Amino acid sequence: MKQEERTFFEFKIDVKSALPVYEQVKRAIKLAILSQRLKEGEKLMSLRELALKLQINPNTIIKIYTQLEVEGYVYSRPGAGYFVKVDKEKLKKERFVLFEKETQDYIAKVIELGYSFDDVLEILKRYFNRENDAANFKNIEDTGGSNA
Amino acid sequence: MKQEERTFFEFKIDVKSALPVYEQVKRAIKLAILSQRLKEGEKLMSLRELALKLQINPNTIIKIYTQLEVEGYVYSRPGAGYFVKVDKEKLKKERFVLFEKETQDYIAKVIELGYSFDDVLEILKRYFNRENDAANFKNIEDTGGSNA
DNA sequence: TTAACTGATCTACTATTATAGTGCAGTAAA
DNA sequence: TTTACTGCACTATAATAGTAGATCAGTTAA
Repeated sequence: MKQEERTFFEFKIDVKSALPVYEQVKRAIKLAILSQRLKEGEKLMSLRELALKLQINPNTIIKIYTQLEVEGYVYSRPGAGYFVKVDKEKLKKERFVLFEKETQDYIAKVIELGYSFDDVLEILKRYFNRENDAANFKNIEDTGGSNA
Repeated sequence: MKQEERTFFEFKIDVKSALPVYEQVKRAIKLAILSQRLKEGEKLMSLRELALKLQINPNTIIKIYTQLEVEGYVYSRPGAGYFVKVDKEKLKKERFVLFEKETQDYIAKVIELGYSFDDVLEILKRYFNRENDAANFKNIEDTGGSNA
C-alpha cells in the first residue's frame, strides 16, 4: 500500500505582505502542528510538491523545513521525506505560550486604538461564531500587510 | 517661545523580528495617530532625532515618513518638520477597520490553536485589566518573531 | 544676519529574501 | 533492477531592506 498520508496545507500567501513568504508558510505549518491538525509521524508534502502548490521556489521550502527541524517540529528522512515530530509536553506548553502571546498583542493594539473591554467582548461574540462555523482554518498571513 | 511639542514615541523595536524595522515603526506611528494620541498639527520628531533615538538610519525614517505622507497621515514642511494630518471622518473609519482586522486575525489564530470562546473570554478578562492599568502604550513589535 | 536646526537628495555598500537551475545519493514501489 | 520519487548541496542572479555618509536648501529663533 502506498504511503498516501500527504498533508495538504490550505493557506493563502500574501506576497505583498511585509512578512516574508517563508515566514508566513513557516508559521502556518507550526500552527498546524501545535493545533494537532498535523499529527505525530505524519508526512509533510515533499519540497517540490509544496513549492509547486504554493508557487514558490523549492529552495524557500527547504529553508522552512530546515528551520522547523532545528526548532524540533519535524525531522527528515533523506530520500523519504519530512515528518511531523511532536513532544506532547512541549506541544502543550508551546500552544499556550502562543495563545498568551497572541492575546497580549491583540489587547495592546486594541487598547491603543481606544477600544474598551466591552467593545472587544461585543465584536468577539459576533465574529467568533461566524469563524467557528466556517470550520476550516483561516489565513495566517497579513500579520504583515501590503505597502500599497 | 520655543516649539516644544515634539512627540515622543515610546516603542521597542525588535531587530530580530521577521517584520522589517521600518514596518514596525510605521505601524506604531499610524496606530498613535489613529488612536489620537498624536493630534492634528502636532509635530513629529525630526528625522535625525527619531533615527538617533531608535538607533536606526535616518534614511529609514525618511522612508517611513514619506510612506505615511502618501497614505495621508502626515505632511511635511521642508525645513520645519513633519506634522500630523488627520481627516476626522477618515480617522474614525480607519480606526474601526483596523479594529475589525486585528480581531479577525486574532480569532483565526486562536481557533486554529483549538481554544474556545470561553478560553478567550477568560484570558481576556485577566490580561485586559493588567494592560489597562499600565496605561502607557505597549510594544507593537514582535508581530514578527525571532528566527533564533 | 547668524547659527542651528529642518527636510531632501544622492551615492555606495551589505545582508536578507527569493528565484532559477544543476546534479547527486537515498528511498520506495513496481 | 528499474523508475520515480525524495532530501540535499551547490552556484548564480535579482530585488528589497537597511546602513553609512555627504551635500544642499528652507526654516526658525536668537
